[in-house]
Amino acid sequence: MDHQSKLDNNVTARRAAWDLERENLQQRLILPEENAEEEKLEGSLPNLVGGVDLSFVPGDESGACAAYVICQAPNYQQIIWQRTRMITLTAPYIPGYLAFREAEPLAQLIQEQKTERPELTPEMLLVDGNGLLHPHRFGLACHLGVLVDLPCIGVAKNLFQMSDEGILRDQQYHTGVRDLREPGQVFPLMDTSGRILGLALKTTAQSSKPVFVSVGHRVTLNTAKRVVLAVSTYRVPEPIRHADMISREFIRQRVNAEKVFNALAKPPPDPSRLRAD
DNA sequence: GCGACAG
DNA sequence: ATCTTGTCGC
Repeated sequence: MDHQSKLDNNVTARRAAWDLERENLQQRLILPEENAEEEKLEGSLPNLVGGVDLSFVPGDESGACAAYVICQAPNYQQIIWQRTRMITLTAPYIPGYLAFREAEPLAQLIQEQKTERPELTPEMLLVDGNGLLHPHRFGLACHLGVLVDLPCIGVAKNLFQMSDEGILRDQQYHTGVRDLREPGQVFPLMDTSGRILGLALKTTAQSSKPVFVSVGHRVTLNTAKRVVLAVSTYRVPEPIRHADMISREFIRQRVNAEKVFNALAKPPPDPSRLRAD
C-alpha cells in the first residue's frame, strides 16, 4: 500500500465520519418559509451584526487566528465588541468539509460572548463561506448557525462550483453576472431540481465581482440579501471584512514578534567564519 | 482520465 | 487560506 492511497483512505474515512455528524446537526437546521412574516426583522435592519473569520500562519498547516466582531447600525463600520484568539486546527481543509475545520473554534468565541456580554448578542451572524449553497446543503454558515443557534448568513468570495448540481461557471452564469449593474442586483444560483441555493449579489458599484450569498440558519434568502447589502460598504460585508483584517493583523504581529525573538536568541552569524576554512 | 475544488 | 509590489485607472 503506497503513501498516496493511505492518504486517500484517511480522507475517505474522515468524510464518512463527518457525514454522520453532519446529518445529525442538519436535523436542527431551521429554514423559515420565504413568505412567513418576513421573520422578526420585517423589513427593518438588525442593529447588531456579527462577523467571523480565520487567518492563517504562513507555512503552517494548523496555526490560525480566529476573530469575532460585532458591528452596529447604521453603517456597521463601528465595532462595538471584538475578540481574537490563536488556535490550533485539528482537521485539514477538504472541499465540502470546511465546517469541520473552522466551525468549532468560531463557535467557542461566540459562546463566550453570549455568556460574558449577552446583551451584545447580534441579531445576525455573517460567516465567511457558504450556507445552503453547498453539496450537502449544509455549509459552514449552516453548521455554525446550528452550533450557536443564531440567525446566520453565508457569504463566500468565490463560487463553489458543483457541476453535478448545475452550479457552475457556464455561459449562462457569466452572462448573468456580467449583467449585474447596480448594487443589490442578483443572479440566482439554482440547482438541477430548480431550488435556488443562493445568490450572486453585487454589493457595491465599484465591485465587478459579486459575493455569493446563501442562507445559513433561521433566515430567509430575501432577508439574507437585504442584510448583506445593508452592511456592505465595500465588496465584502463590514463584519466579515473587519474580522478578516483583525485576524490578519494579529498573525502579522505574532510573526514579527517571533522574528525579533529569534534574532535575539540566536547568535548573529560570524562573518570571519566565512573564510575560516 | 481530466478538471474542479468555500477557506 | 498563503506566497507578493507595483501598477493601471478612476
